[in-house]
Amino acid sequence: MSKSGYHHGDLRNAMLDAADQLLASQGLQGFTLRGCARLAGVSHAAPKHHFGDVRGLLSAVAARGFERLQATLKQAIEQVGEDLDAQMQATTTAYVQFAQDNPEHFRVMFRADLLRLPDGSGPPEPMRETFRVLTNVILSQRGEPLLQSSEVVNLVGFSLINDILIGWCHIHGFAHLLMEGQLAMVPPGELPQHIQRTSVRLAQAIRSHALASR
Amino acid sequence: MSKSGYHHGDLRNAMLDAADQLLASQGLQGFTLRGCARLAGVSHAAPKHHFGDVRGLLSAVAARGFERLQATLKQAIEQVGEDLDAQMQATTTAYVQFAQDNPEHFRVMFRADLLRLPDGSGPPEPMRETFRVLTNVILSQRGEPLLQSSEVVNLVGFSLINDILIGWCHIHGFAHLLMEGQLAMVPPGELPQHIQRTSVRLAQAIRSHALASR
DNA sequence: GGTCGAATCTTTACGATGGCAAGATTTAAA
DNA sequence: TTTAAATCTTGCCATCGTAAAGATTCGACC
Repeated sequence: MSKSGYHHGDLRNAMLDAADQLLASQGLQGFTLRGCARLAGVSHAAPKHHFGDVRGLLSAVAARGFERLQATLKQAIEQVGEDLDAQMQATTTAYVQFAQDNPEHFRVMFRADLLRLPDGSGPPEPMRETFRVLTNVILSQRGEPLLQSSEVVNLVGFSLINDILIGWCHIHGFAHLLMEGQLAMVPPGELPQHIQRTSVRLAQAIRSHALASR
Repeated sequence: MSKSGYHHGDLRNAMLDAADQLLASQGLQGFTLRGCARLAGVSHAAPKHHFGDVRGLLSAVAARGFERLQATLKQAIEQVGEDLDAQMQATTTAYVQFAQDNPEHFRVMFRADLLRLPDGSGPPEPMRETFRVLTNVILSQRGEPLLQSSEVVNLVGFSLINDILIGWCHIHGFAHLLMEGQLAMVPPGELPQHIQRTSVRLAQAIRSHALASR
């Protein structure tokens, strides 16, 4: 918000907003660095200083997406209380709902080729935090203490990773197949019921696994 | 195969081979209509008559991919015999293995934005056939008669669709998350064990579901 | 308040892409 | 043999991402 008009003042956020808008209206197809710059009202080379290249911009867009997904999940889980089946249902439903509400963001978030992941230091913070939320859903099912920090996700053992895999693969597989139009055989109206049903069955499998491995 | 050199003779297949080669060497990033044409030794506008545009070419590439995936799955399932747990393990393993062996093809196959799906008549045949193979794995688990033709996939009821979803979402979710680098927390060496373990647990969940709904 | 380096933005330019149109060449049916 | 259709080439255009160089403003320091 500078006076002159030469310096934008908050170009970084303006670009991210423009990117959101462009993704929503034109999709990933019509997404362009230059297009975002136009929407933000700056020249096409202006974003370079803030994002480097187009992958830098999309990485920031994805980070924003993970933050929103994370918040959505947290809220959905909080609302349902202690019931374990309901927790799993709420998580899957919220995840799929997020994908349906933000299809293009969802795609960007899981397109490794579009993102420039930080070197060495593992996945960026919003992604780790999202993963922590999902992990805690599984930990709840197993009756184990929850992770408070996303730093320690790697410390879990084989048995828990296996449960996490079962959970996340199911949740994400559902959302991804749906997004890419591969679930045409299920009547759209029945989707919520299927999500609920599969989630409960999965939750039960995870809980009985926890019991069996004690 | 023409004499003059002006007409290529089998440009369609030559383009598909070139596309495979380009995808393998440069990845989806470096994939270009013009690049494929160069590899095939024709001008950049030659493919238009055979594929229309770049999406037409990629659709054909994807169709080829589904045919190979389908063959891989059939072979893996045949080899393990009657054991139901082993069938599910083999299916998941083969699916993931295909994704790892042909990462770029796998990506193309599940990128709706890159493909030009035939209008109205539902998914193309190789995709339907792949889906039939996966469906039959589930039908085997439930002890029901297998589908012989891919035409009738849509006729199954809610309970079966639910089982298919559980199976496919897991299998595909695993492969997709792995491809996009989201499974960094599982040690690569442990991947096969996880696949086996999760597959068996899923198979058991599906079988007990079948029993319960009788 | 004034100076000067750093940050931010613009302009210009380059190579490459996908798609279109018009024309050249070959094939194959009549 | 004639001729329409199929196939391929050439040339063109708008657009894209990126880089380089110059213009403008900001902010720390004197």
